[in-house]
Amino acid sequence: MRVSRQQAAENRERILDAAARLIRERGIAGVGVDALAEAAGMTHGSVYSQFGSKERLAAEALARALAGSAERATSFDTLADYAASYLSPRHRDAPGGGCAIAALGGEVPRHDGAVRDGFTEGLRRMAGRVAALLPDAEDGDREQAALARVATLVGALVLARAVDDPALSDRILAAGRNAVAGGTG
Amino acid sequence: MRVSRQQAAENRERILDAAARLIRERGIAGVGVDALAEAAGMTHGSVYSQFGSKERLAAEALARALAGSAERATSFDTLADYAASYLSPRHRDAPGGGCAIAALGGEVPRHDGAVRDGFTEGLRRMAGRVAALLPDAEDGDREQAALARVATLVGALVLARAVDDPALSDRILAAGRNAVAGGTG
DNA sequence: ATTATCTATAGATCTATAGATAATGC
DNA sequence: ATTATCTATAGATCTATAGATAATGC
Repeated sequence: MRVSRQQAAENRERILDAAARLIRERGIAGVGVDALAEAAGMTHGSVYSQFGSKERLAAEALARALAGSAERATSFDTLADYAASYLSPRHRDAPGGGCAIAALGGEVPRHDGAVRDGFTEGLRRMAGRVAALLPDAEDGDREQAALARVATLVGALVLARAVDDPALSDRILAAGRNAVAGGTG
Repeated sequence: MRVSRQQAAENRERILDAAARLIRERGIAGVGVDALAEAAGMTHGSVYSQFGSKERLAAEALARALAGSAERATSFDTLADYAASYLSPRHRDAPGGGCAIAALGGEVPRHDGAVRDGFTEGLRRMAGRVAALLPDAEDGDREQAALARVATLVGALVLARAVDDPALSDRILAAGRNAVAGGTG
Protein backbone atom coordinates (compact mmCIF):
# COMPACT_ATOMS: atom_id res chain seq x y z
CA MET A 1 0.00 0.00 0.00
CA ARG A 2 1.12 3.52 -0.56
CA VAL A 3 1.62 6.05 2.23
CA SER A 4 1.67 9.83 2.24
CA ARG A 5 4.72 11.72 1.01
CA GLN A 6 5.28 12.80 4.58
CA GLN A 7 4.96 9.26 5.91
CA ALA A 8 7.48 8.04 3.33
CA ALA A 9 9.91 10.77 4.38
CA GLU A 10 9.47 9.77 8.01
CA ASN A 11 10.12 6.15 7.12
CA ARG A 12 13.30 7.22 5.38
CA GLU A 13 14.42 9.12 8.46
CA ARG A 14 13.62 6.19 10.69
CA ILE A 15 15.58 3.65 8.71
CA LEU A 16 18.54 6.00 8.29
CA ASP A 17 18.68 6.51 12.05
CA ALA A 18 18.38 2.79 12.67
CA ALA A 19 20.99 2.00 10.02
CA ALA A 20 23.41 4.63 11.34
CA ARG A 21 23.24 2.87 14.68
CA LEU A 22 23.33 -0.72 13.47
CA ILE A 23 26.25 -0.35 11.07
CA ARG A 24 28.30 1.21 13.86
CA GLU A 25 27.40 -1.62 16.20
CA ARG A 26 27.83 -4.58 13.84
CA GLY A 27 29.66 -3.20 10.83
CA ILE A 28 28.21 -2.71 7.37
CA ALA A 29 28.92 -6.30 6.36
CA GLY A 30 27.65 -7.51 9.73
CA VAL A 31 24.06 -6.36 9.39
CA GLY A 32 21.62 -7.50 6.72
CA VAL A 33 19.05 -5.48 4.83
CA ASP A 34 16.37 -7.50 6.60
CA ALA A 35 17.61 -6.43 10.03
CA LEU A 36 17.91 -2.81 8.91
CA ALA A 37 14.37 -2.81 7.55
CA GLU A 38 12.96 -4.53 10.61
CA ALA A 39 14.63 -2.02 12.93
CA ALA A 40 12.62 0.67 11.16
CA GLY A 41 9.41 -1.36 11.07
CA MET A 42 9.37 -1.97 7.34
CA THR A 43 10.08 -4.81 4.94
CA HIS A 44 13.30 -5.17 3.02
CA GLY A 45 11.42 -4.69 -0.24
CA SER A 46 10.66 -1.19 0.87
CA VAL A 47 14.31 -0.50 1.54
CA TYR A 48 15.19 -1.42 -2.03
CA SER A 49 12.40 0.79 -3.28
CA GLN A 50 13.81 3.73 -1.32
CA PHE A 51 17.56 3.20 -1.69
CA GLY A 52 18.14 0.78 -4.54
CA SER A 53 20.94 -1.12 -2.83
CA LYS A 54 22.36 -1.89 0.57
CA GLU A 55 25.49 0.03 -0.31
CA ARG A 56 23.57 3.23 -1.00
CA LEU A 57 21.66 2.93 2.26
CA ALA A 58 24.94 2.31 4.08
CA ALA A 59 26.54 5.37 2.48
CA GLU A 60 23.68 7.61 3.56
CA ALA A 61 23.62 6.12 7.04
CA LEU A 62 27.37 6.65 7.35
CA ALA A 63 27.02 10.28 6.28
CA ARG A 64 24.33 10.72 8.93
CA ALA A 65 26.50 9.18 11.63
CA LEU A 66 29.46 11.35 10.66
CA ALA A 67 27.33 14.50 10.62
CA GLY A 68 26.22 13.78 14.16
CA SER A 69 29.79 13.43 15.35
CA ALA A 70 30.87 16.57 13.52
CA GLU A 71 28.16 18.57 15.19
CA ARG A 72 28.95 17.18 18.61
CA ALA A 73 32.62 18.01 18.10
CA THR A 74 31.83 21.72 17.84
CA SER A 75 30.60 21.72 21.42
CA PHE A 76 34.08 21.29 22.89
CA ASP A 77 36.24 24.32 23.59
CA THR A 78 39.49 22.55 24.37
CA LEU A 79 41.31 19.51 23.11
CA ALA A 80 41.27 18.13 26.64
CA ASP A 81 37.46 18.27 26.73
CA TYR A 82 37.23 16.67 23.31
CA ALA A 83 39.63 13.87 24.23
CA ALA A 84 37.95 13.30 27.60
CA SER A 85 34.63 12.75 25.88
CA TYR A 86 35.97 10.79 22.91
CA LEU A 87 38.01 8.48 25.12
CA SER A 88 35.42 8.09 27.86
CA PRO A 89 34.10 4.70 29.01
CA ARG A 90 30.69 5.96 27.91
CA HIS A 91 31.79 6.39 24.31
CA ARG A 92 33.71 3.11 24.36
CA ASP A 93 30.65 1.23 25.56
CA ALA A 94 28.16 2.79 23.14
CA PRO A 95 29.53 2.39 19.62
CA GLY A 96 26.10 2.63 18.04
CA GLY A 97 25.82 6.32 18.83
CA GLY A 98 29.50 7.11 18.67
CA CYS A 99 32.26 7.89 16.21
CA ALA A 100 31.74 6.16 12.86
CA ILE A 101 35.40 6.62 11.97
CA ALA A 102 36.45 4.38 14.83
CA ALA A 103 33.54 1.98 14.35
CA LEU A 104 33.97 1.45 10.60
CA GLY A 105 37.59 2.36 9.85
CA GLY A 106 38.60 -1.27 9.61
CA GLU A 107 36.11 -2.29 6.96
CA VAL A 108 36.02 0.90 4.90
CA PRO A 109 39.00 -0.23 2.77
CA ARG A 110 36.74 -2.99 1.45
CA HIS A 111 34.22 -0.45 0.17
CA ASP A 112 34.46 2.26 -2.42
CA GLY A 113 32.35 5.02 -3.92
CA ALA A 114 30.14 6.94 -1.54
CA VAL A 115 31.09 4.96 1.57
CA ARG A 116 34.80 5.52 1.09
CA ASP A 117 34.32 9.15 0.04
CA GLY A 118 32.05 9.93 2.96
CA PHE A 119 34.49 8.36 5.39
CA THR A 120 37.38 10.39 4.00
CA GLU A 121 35.39 13.60 4.22
CA GLY A 122 34.37 12.77 7.80
CA LEU A 123 38.00 12.23 8.73
CA ARG A 124 38.98 15.55 7.19
CA ARG A 125 36.31 17.28 9.22
CA MET A 126 37.46 15.62 12.44
CA ALA A 127 41.07 16.59 11.76
CA GLY A 128 39.95 20.13 11.00
CA ARG A 129 38.16 20.37 14.30
CA VAL A 130 41.16 19.01 16.20
CA ALA A 131 43.44 21.46 14.36
CA ALA A 132 41.21 24.33 15.43
CA LEU A 133 41.54 23.23 19.06
CA LEU A 134 45.33 22.91 18.98
CA PRO A 135 47.10 25.38 21.23
CA ASP A 136 48.69 28.22 19.26
CA ALA A 137 52.04 27.22 20.70
CA GLU A 138 51.91 24.14 18.49
CA ASP A 139 54.86 24.58 16.19
CA GLY A 140 55.35 23.30 12.67
CA ASP A 141 52.72 21.63 10.53
CA ARG A 142 49.32 22.14 12.10
CA GLU A 143 47.60 19.56 9.90
CA GLN A 144 50.22 16.96 10.76
CA ALA A 145 49.82 17.59 14.46
CA ALA A 146 46.05 17.24 14.10
CA LEU A 147 46.26 14.03 12.06
CA ALA A 148 48.52 12.43 14.63
CA ARG A 149 46.09 13.30 17.40
CA VAL A 150 43.16 11.92 15.42
CA ALA A 151 45.10 8.69 14.88
CA THR A 152 45.71 8.43 18.62
CA LEU A 153 42.05 9.08 19.44
CA VAL A 154 40.74 6.57 16.90
CA GLY A 155 43.38 3.97 17.69
CA ALA A 156 42.84 4.16 21.42
CA LEU A 157 39.07 3.83 21.06
CA VAL A 158 39.35 0.84 18.74
CA LEU A 159 41.83 -0.92 21.03
CA ALA A 160 39.89 -0.12 24.21
CA ARG A 161 36.84 -1.75 22.64
CA ALA A 162 38.69 -4.80 21.37
CA VAL A 163 40.55 -5.80 24.50
CA ASP A 164 38.86 -8.22 26.91
CA ASP A 165 40.59 -6.96 30.05
CA PRO A 166 38.56 -4.04 31.49
CA ALA A 167 41.51 -2.66 33.44
CA LEU A 168 43.71 -2.64 30.36
CA SER A 169 40.90 -1.04 28.39
CA ASP A 170 40.66 1.79 30.93
CA ARG A 171 44.40 2.31 30.82
CA ILE A 172 44.31 2.56 27.03
CA LEU A 173 41.68 5.29 27.28
CA ALA A 174 43.69 7.17 29.89
CA ALA A 175 46.88 6.86 27.86
CA GLY A 176 45.14 8.27 24.81
CA ARG A 177 43.61 11.18 26.71
CA ASN A 178 46.96 12.05 28.19
CA ALA A 179 48.80 11.81 24.90
CA VAL A 180 46.31 13.93 22.99
CA ALA A 181 45.75 16.70 25.50
CA GLY A 182 48.34 16.06 28.18
CA GLY A 183 49.44 19.23 29.87
CA THR A 184 48.37 21.58 27.10
CA GLY A 185 44.66 22.19 26.98
CA MET B 1 40.96 -40.73 1.56
CA ARG B 2 43.40 -40.61 4.37
CA VAL B 3 46.87 -39.03 4.13
CA SER B 4 50.01 -39.50 6.17
CA ARG B 5 50.36 -37.89 9.56
CA GLN B 6 53.01 -35.66 8.06
CA GLN B 7 50.81 -34.72 5.12
CA ALA B 8 47.98 -33.83 7.49
CA ALA B 9 50.31 -31.64 9.52
CA GLU B 10 51.45 -29.90 6.36
CA ASN B 11 47.85 -29.32 5.35
CA ARG B 12 47.24 -27.77 8.74
CA GLU B 13 50.18 -25.44 8.29
CA ARG B 14 49.06 -24.50 4.81
CA ILE B 15 45.53 -23.58 5.79
CA LEU B 16 46.71 -21.67 8.85
CA ASP B 17 49.05 -19.61 6.71
CA ALA B 18 46.34 -19.00 4.14
CA ALA B 19 43.80 -18.12 6.84
CA ALA B 20 46.21 -15.78 8.62
CA ARG B 21 46.53 -13.89 5.37
CA LEU B 22 42.88 -13.95 4.30
CA ILE B 23 41.38 -12.85 7.61
CA ARG B 24 43.72 -9.86 7.66
CA GLU B 25 42.77 -8.97 4.10
CA ARG B 26 39.01 -9.46 4.31
CA GLY B 27 38.23 -9.72 8.00
CA ILE B 28 37.11 -12.87 9.81
CA ALA B 29 33.47 -12.30 8.93
CA GLY B 30 34.46 -11.39 5.38
CA VAL B 31 35.93 -14.72 4.38
CA GLY B 32 34.06 -18.03 4.28
CA VAL B 33 35.26 -21.47 5.28
CA ASP B 34 35.01 -22.46 1.63
CA ALA B 35 37.45 -19.74 0.57
CA LEU B 36 39.82 -20.61 3.40
CA ALA B 37 39.80 -24.28 2.46
CA GLU B 38 40.22 -23.58 -1.22
CA ALA B 39 43.19 -21.30 -0.57
CA ALA B 40 44.91 -24.30 1.00
CA GLY B 41 43.78 -26.72 -1.69
CA MET B 42 41.34 -28.69 0.45
CA THR B 43 37.60 -28.97 0.89
CA HIS B 44 35.69 -27.27 3.66
CA GLY B 45 34.73 -30.64 5.12
CA SER B 46 38.38 -31.18 5.86
CA VAL B 47 38.60 -27.89 7.68
CA TYR B 48 35.82 -28.94 10.03
CA SER B 49 37.55 -32.23 10.59
CA GLN B 50 40.73 -30.43 11.59
CA PHE B 51 39.39 -27.43 13.49
CA GLY B 52 35.78 -28.12 14.40
CA SER B 53 34.55 -24.61 13.69
CA LYS B 54 35.40 -21.51 11.74
CA GLU B 55 35.91 -19.63 14.99
CA ARG B 56 38.60 -22.05 16.17
CA LEU B 57 40.41 -21.85 12.85
CA ALA B 58 40.21 -18.06 13.00
CA ALA B 59 41.61 -18.01 16.53
CA GLU B 60 44.60 -20.14 15.53
CA ALA B 61 45.18 -18.11 12.39
CA LEU B 62 45.06 -14.89 14.41
CA ALA B 63 47.59 -16.29 16.88
CA ARG B 64 49.85 -17.16 13.97
CA ALA B 65 49.56 -13.69 12.47
CA LEU B 66 50.30 -12.06 15.82
CA ALA B 67 53.29 -14.30 16.42
CA GLY B 68 54.75 -13.21 13.11
CA SER B 69 54.38 -9.55 13.99
CA ALA B 70 55.85 -10.07 17.44
CA GLU B 71 58.90 -11.73 15.98
CA ARG B 72 59.36 -9.02 13.37
CA ALA B 73 59.08 -6.36 16.09
CA THR B 74 62.18 -7.69 17.84
CA SER B 75 64.28 -6.79 14.80
CA PHE B 76 64.00 -3.04 15.42
CA ASP B 77 66.48 -1.30 17.68
CA THR B 78 64.78 2.08 17.91
CA LEU B 79 61.23 3.34 18.07
CA ALA B 80 61.92 5.39 14.95
CA ASP B 81 62.81 2.27 12.98
CA TYR B 82 59.77 0.46 14.28
CA ALA B 83 57.45 3.34 13.42
CA ALA B 84 59.06 3.83 10.01
CA SER B 85 58.34 0.22 9.13
CA TYR B 86 54.92 0.02 10.76
CA LEU B 87 53.74 3.22 9.11
CA SER B 88 55.34 2.60 5.74
CA PRO B 89 53.38 2.61 2.46
CA ARG B 90 54.50 -0.99 2.08
CA HIS B 91 52.79 -2.09 5.29
CA ARG B 92 49.72 0.00 4.49
CA ASP B 93 49.37 -1.63 1.10
CA ALA B 94 49.88 -5.22 2.25
CA PRO B 95 47.46 -5.91 5.10
CA GLY B 96 47.51 -9.67 4.48
CA GLY B 97 51.03 -9.99 5.79
CA GLY B 98 50.89 -7.12 8.25
CA CYS B 99 49.74 -6.26 11.74
CA ALA B 100 46.66 -8.24 12.75
CA ILE B 101 45.88 -5.74 15.50
CA ALA B 102 45.28 -3.02 12.94
CA ALA B 103 43.62 -5.36 10.45
CA LEU B 104 41.14 -6.93 12.89
CA GLY B 105 40.80 -4.45 15.76
CA GLY B 106 37.47 -3.20 14.50
CA GLU B 107 35.72 -6.56 14.43
CA VAL B 108 37.32 -8.19 17.45
CA PRO B 109 34.70 -6.70 19.81
CA ARG B 110 32.16 -8.90 18.04
CA HIS B 111 34.08 -12.04 18.94
CA ASP B 112 34.95 -13.59 22.26
CA GLY B 113 36.88 -16.54 23.62
CA ALA B 114 40.14 -17.40 21.92
CA VAL B 115 39.92 -14.66 19.28
CA ARG B 116 39.43 -11.92 21.84
CA ASP B 117 41.99 -13.38 24.22
CA GLY B 118 44.60 -13.82 21.53
CA PHE B 119 44.09 -10.27 20.34
CA THR B 120 44.50 -8.90 23.85
CA GLU B 121 47.66 -10.90 24.38
CA GLY B 122 49.01 -9.70 21.04
CA LEU B 123 48.35 -6.10 22.00
CA ARG B 124 50.14 -6.58 25.33
CA ARG B 125 53.14 -7.97 23.50
CA MET B 126 53.22 -5.05 21.08
CA ALA B 127 52.96 -2.55 23.92
CA GLY B 128 55.73 -4.38 25.76
CA ARG B 129 57.99 -4.13 22.74
CA VAL B 130 57.26 -0.42 22.33
CA ALA B 131 57.90 0.13 26.03
CA ALA B 132 61.30 -1.55 25.70
CA LEU B 133 62.17 0.84 22.87
CA LEU B 134 61.14 4.00 24.74
CA PRO B 135 64.01 6.35 25.49
CA ASP B 136 65.05 6.21 29.15
CA ALA B 137 64.30 9.91 29.38
CA GLU B 138 60.62 9.05 29.12
CA ASP B 139 59.23 10.19 32.43
CA GLY B 140 56.24 8.92 34.32
CA ASP B 141 54.25 5.81 33.50
CA ARG B 142 56.13 3.73 30.94
CA GLU B 143 53.18 1.49 30.15
CA GLN B 144 50.97 4.50 29.55
CA ALA B 145 53.49 6.05 27.20
CA ALA B 146 53.75 2.76 25.31
CA LEU B 147 49.97 2.29 25.06
CA ALA B 148 49.54 5.79 23.65
CA ARG B 149 52.17 5.13 21.01
CA VAL B 150 50.57 1.83 20.08
CA ALA B 151 47.24 3.61 19.71
CA THR B 152 48.83 6.16 17.40
CA LEU B 153 50.51 3.46 15.30
CA VAL B 154 47.35 1.37 14.96
CA GLY B 155 45.08 4.35 14.42
CA ALA B 156 47.30 5.87 11.75
CA LEU B 157 47.57 2.59 9.85
CA VAL B 158 43.81 2.01 9.95
CA LEU B 159 43.06 5.53 8.77
CA ALA B 160 45.76 5.52 6.08
CA ARG B 161 44.18 2.36 4.66
CA ALA B 162 40.62 3.66 4.82
CA VAL B 163 41.04 7.04 3.18
CA ASP B 164 40.62 7.26 -0.61
CA ASP B 165 42.96 10.20 -1.12
CA PRO B 166 46.53 8.87 -1.55
CA ALA B 167 48.13 12.17 -0.59
CA LEU B 168 46.12 12.35 2.63
CA SER B 169 46.98 8.73 3.32
CA ASP B 170 50.69 9.51 3.02
CA ARG B 171 50.34 12.51 5.33
CA ILE B 172 48.61 10.35 7.95
CA LEU B 173 51.51 7.90 7.87
CA ALA B 174 54.05 10.73 8.18
CA ALA B 175 52.11 12.32 11.03
CA GLY B 176 52.04 9.04 12.90
CA ARG B 177 55.73 8.36 12.41
CA ASN B 178 56.59 11.83 13.63
CA ALA B 179 54.31 11.64 16.67
CA VAL B 180 55.57 8.23 17.76
CA ALA B 181 59.27 8.70 17.28
CA GLY B 182 59.63 12.38 16.49
CA GLY B 183 62.94 13.79 17.61
CA THR B 184 63.69 11.08 20.18
CA GLY B 185 64.56 7.82 18.48
C1' DA C 1 -1.53 7.97 -12.86
C1' DT C 2 1.94 7.62 -9.59
C1' DT C 3 4.46 5.27 -6.13
C1' DA C 4 5.62 3.48 -1.35
C1' DT C 5 5.05 -0.74 0.41
C1' DC C 6 4.43 -5.72 0.73
C1' DT C 7 4.64 -10.65 -0.68
C1' DA C 8 6.96 -14.15 -2.82
C1' DT C 9 10.84 -15.84 -4.61
C1' DA C 10 15.34 -16.37 -7.12
C1' DG C 11 19.94 -17.42 -6.70
C1' DA C 12 24.05 -17.17 -4.09
C1' DT C 13 26.59 -18.06 -0.10
C1' DC C 14 27.51 -19.47 4.62
C1' DT C 15 28.36 -22.67 8.67
C1' DA C 16 27.97 -27.17 9.88
C1' DT C 17 27.09 -32.28 9.84
C1' DA C 18 26.55 -37.17 8.20
C1' DG C 19 28.36 -40.85 5.96
C1' DA C 20 31.49 -42.93 2.55
C1' DT C 21 36.23 -43.62 1.08
C1' DA C 22 40.81 -45.12 1.30
C1' DA C 23 45.43 -44.82 2.98
C1' DT C 24 48.05 -45.06 7.22
C1' DG C 25 49.77 -47.13 11.44
C1' DC C 26 49.31 -50.64 14.73
C1' DA D 1 41.33 -50.04 13.45
C1' DT D 2 42.03 -45.37 12.90
C1' DT D 3 41.36 -41.08 10.69
C1' DA D 4 42.12 -37.27 7.17
C1' DT D 5 39.60 -36.18 3.46
C1' DC D 6 35.76 -35.83 0.26
C1' DT D 7 30.87 -35.74 -1.30
C1' DA D 8 26.39 -34.45 -0.52
C1' DT D 9 23.30 -31.93 1.77
C1' DA D 10 20.73 -29.44 5.50
C1' DG D 11 19.19 -25.22 7.04
C1' DA D 12 19.95 -20.44 7.55
C1' DT D 13 20.79 -16.07 5.74
C1' DC D 14 21.90 -12.62 2.30
C1' DT D 15 21.16 -9.26 -1.65
C1' DA D 16 18.12 -8.30 -5.07
C1' DT D 17 14.01 -8.33 -8.23
C1' DA D 18 9.20 -8.99 -10.01
C1' DG D 19 4.61 -8.17 -9.56
C1' DA D 20 0.52 -7.05 -6.78
C1' DT D 21 -1.71 -3.77 -3.72
C1' DA D 22 -3.73 0.38 -2.34
C1' DA D 23 -3.51 5.09 -0.96
C1' DT D 24 -2.01 9.55 -2.57
C1' DG D 25 -1.91 13.50 -5.60
C1' DC D 26 -3.05 15.40 -9.90
